[in-house]
Amino acid sequence: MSERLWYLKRCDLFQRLGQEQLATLETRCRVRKFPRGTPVYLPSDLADSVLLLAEGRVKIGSFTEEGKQTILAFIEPGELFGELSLLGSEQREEYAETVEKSTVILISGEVMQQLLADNPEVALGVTKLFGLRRRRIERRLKYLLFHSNRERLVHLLLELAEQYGHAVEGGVELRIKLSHQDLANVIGSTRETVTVVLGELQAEGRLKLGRRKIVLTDIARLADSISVAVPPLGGA
Amino acid sequence: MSERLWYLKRCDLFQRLGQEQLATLETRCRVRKFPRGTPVYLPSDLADSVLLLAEGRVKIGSFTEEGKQTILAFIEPGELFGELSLLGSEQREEYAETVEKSTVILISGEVMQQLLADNPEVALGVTKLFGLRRRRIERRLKYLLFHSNRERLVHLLLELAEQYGHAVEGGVELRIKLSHQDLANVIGSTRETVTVVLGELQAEGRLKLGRRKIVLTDIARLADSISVAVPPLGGA
DNA sequence: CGCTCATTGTATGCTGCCTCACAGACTTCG
DNA sequence: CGAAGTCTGTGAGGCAGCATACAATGAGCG
Repeated sequence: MSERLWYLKRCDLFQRLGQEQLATLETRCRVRKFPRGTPVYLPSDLADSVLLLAEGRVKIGSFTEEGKQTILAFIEPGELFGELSLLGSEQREEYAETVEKSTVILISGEVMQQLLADNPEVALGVTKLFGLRRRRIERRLKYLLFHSNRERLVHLLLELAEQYGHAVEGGVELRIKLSHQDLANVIGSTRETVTVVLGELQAEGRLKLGRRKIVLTDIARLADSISVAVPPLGGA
Repeated sequence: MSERLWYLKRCDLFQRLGQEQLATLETRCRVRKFPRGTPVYLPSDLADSVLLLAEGRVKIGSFTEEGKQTILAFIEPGELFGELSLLGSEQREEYAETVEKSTVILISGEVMQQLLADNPEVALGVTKLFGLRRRRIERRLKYLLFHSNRERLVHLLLELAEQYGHAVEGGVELRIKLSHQDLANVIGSTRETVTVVLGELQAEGRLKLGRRKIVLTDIARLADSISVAVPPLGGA
């Protein structure tokens, strides 16, 4: 049996599948490796498959006509992406690009549909996935609409801390390499503004900056600077 | 058999159910009527049910701490709402409020869960619903992030035209009563700004304003003012 | 190891949009 | 039918954040 199987097992969604089902699934999907910074799919691509990230990290986003980039989400190993193709649209609306060297599993639309039809539990899992992601994005929308750039940035940092924060001496380090431009693309701001605001926050002793690296030294003061409860520390 | 049944039939999601299933469902849900402008549920409410709008119109939204209102969506008859409660959260995150006198069907969480378990097709329908709404909101987010107030407003008007536009002499009338404040709450702007921009658009001959009423007199010029393809005219 | 490119830091106008303040017109409901 | 509340219109003032322009530093790669 192929070693690839562990990729599938790693995905929450497929936990409930039996050994033989997993094996069958495994024979029906392809594995591709991508170097850092390469597109997995583009907005013009045919949306005929669902993807599962085995290793690495992927970002989902889109470009406006004027070339501005919006980052909608980051995908971690074990997560499914490109799943809106299940709705039966022909074309992708966004692009997916590797942020690091990544391994991706391609599951064709038909195979996935079949899987859903045969396994109600998996179908339920997909529904929940959709729901969770929708809630996440609704929250983001609500927050972005009526807050200043500074508030949005701090909010984002706290979110990142939840997901990627690791306690180190002197604070919580964000274990995800993001440039100021990336941060700006998430909150809908500009690179310069992000640089300035981060500088201010550092001057205020709330965090420490490194190259593509941020350490939150005082989460409590960060949080109360936007009047929000301190989030629990996630990560390893 | 109760006349209420037609409410259920009207919902796409329940099309596939058999007569007896519909009848059973009907006995298990409650019907409530709300006058115009009353809350159906609030953010603090227990999220233990799903709702189906039979008649009227409902808006979904939320408030920021400072009292700013965000409108996330409008719900039309036959549409399901409050469906994120299916994810098993305890509390609502948003509020729902009637925009017009409305009739709402309450389906308790357990009943709905049972329904999904028994009818894979319905479950699939819910998945698609989630997916579609998520896509819609992702589009909105992308658009809002990097466009001016004027562009956002025009974009919104065009969207509304797709959904609520009716051809009348002299243009396309939006058959949904929205105040400038409402529009502002959708695009994340202020009432005054919306008033001014609408005034400009009227002066430019792109639309005509009435009290809580807008007629788009020149959709093509509206659309190209934000460089977008003209949407098809929906409605009756 | 040196070259090139990506990333970060800083300054300076400019302006879109928000805030605040007020007035007139229409609605709705007692 | 009159009064109170809602909706629309308009103006002044101020500031956050964008566009633009440049410089320096570290990273990655041949």
